[in-house]
Amino acid sequence: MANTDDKSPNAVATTRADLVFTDLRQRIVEGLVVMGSKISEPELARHYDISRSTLRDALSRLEGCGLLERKANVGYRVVTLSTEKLLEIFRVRESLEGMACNLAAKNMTAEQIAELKSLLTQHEQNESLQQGEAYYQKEGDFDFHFKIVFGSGNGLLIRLLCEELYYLVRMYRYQFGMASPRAKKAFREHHNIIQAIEDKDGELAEILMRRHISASRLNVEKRMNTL
Amino acid sequence: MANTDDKSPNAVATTRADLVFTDLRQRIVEGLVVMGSKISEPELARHYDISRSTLRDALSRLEGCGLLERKANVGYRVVTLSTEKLLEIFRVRESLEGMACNLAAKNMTAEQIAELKSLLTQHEQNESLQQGEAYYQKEGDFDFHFKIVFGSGNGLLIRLLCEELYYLVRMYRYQFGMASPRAKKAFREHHNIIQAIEDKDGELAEILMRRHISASRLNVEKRMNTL
DNA sequence: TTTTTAATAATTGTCGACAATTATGGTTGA
DNA sequence: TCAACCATAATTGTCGACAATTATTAAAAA
Repeated sequence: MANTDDKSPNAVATTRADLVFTDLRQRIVEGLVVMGSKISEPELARHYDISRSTLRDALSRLEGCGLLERKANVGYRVVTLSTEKLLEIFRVRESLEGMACNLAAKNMTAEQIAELKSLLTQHEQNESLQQGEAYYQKEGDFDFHFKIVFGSGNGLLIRLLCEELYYLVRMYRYQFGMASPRAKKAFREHHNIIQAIEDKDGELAEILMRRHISASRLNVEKRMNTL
Repeated sequence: MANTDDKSPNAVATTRADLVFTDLRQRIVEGLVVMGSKISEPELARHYDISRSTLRDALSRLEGCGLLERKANVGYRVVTLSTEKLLEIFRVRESLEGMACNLAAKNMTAEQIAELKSLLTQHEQNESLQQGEAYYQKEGDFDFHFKIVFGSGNGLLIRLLCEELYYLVRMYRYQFGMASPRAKKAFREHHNIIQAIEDKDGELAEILMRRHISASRLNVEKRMNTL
């Protein structure tokens, strides 16, 4: 029997609030709802043809994802991204995903590792086929990190990264471009990380992942300083 | 003018939902609302003499703190603590607070460091005065970690630790005892961490903090194995 | 007795309306 | 012209009621 009420990204929405939550989340991530803009509850409720109560249920959950901010008696507002906040996210990811890698090396099953490998080769093929199209690389990179976090087996870590930071990171990728000149390097780094996990060398896997994310952070910092 | 709508622990509640949120949070942390128990919305609404809408606003925020869990069409339930989950929290804290220490060594002002020091001596006095009373030591330990996280200056880190894990940790301390045979060791460790921060040695501060938290984790793991 | 099924009760999801607060725009005064 | 103030409009907070779903209980079948 399929689990219909889990919190995974492809969970089936059973309630109206769920549907709106999922749809609005995507629209915010993609920038269709402009960042920093105020949420008009009456207007949004009309747009989705639901009551304000139902909408507010969805909004409160979006606040939990870090996509909305709320001020008492004023209302919700879409979060405003900034380079500073992006660097904060990188720092946290460096720390948490490093640990995730360490745990993944200890806890991932052979099947999970095989999945991870096939994911990587699959993306390598996609990338070589259409080099300009950055989309696959982006999402592919994301899936890679996602699977490792899951492989850690630490439920809290999974929640923090995949339900709280996940969507913020995607929001940055959609709206801040992220032209990724590191594409080929990133592939090599991913490959080495998998190797360390397969060798059950948690310490090395952690170091490699931290460097991998740190490189992205330094990339952003460099670009920031040249502007 | 005082900021009345920040999310800090002693923020003033301006709305009914705020009041209920704050009160219920404390009651869950202290175990007055039994862990694992189901939340009856009609009953709780009557208890606080508010409508279900207002209560649900508070409940959704408590879910964000990790104190409640929700299942569609079934309702809210108080989170069930376990030794496994406690170990997960330790692992995450080890990672995040380690980083917080590293950043704190770079970013904390002289005043902040002075505050931290006075906090420690203050707790040393309390502890020597009343050795049996573990309460001060517990809360003192907590304040210490809290201040360092704030000193990191990383807003995301502050949110994750102080608004999402903060209350879960306190819940464990209230309900799992935590007799703390490490009291005196912990003081020395705190002292050394402050010294490293004062010396602006972020790398050492991180290592010391990781060891400090790791020792607590190992303590729990040891106790778990003897049962 | 045990299991299945059906009717009932209770709970959550959703709705629309009113009250309290905040934002807006115009008026008055300097 | 600009600032402060007030009246108005709009928005959020809160409420109670109904609909949809789940849990409970009783009856029926095996």
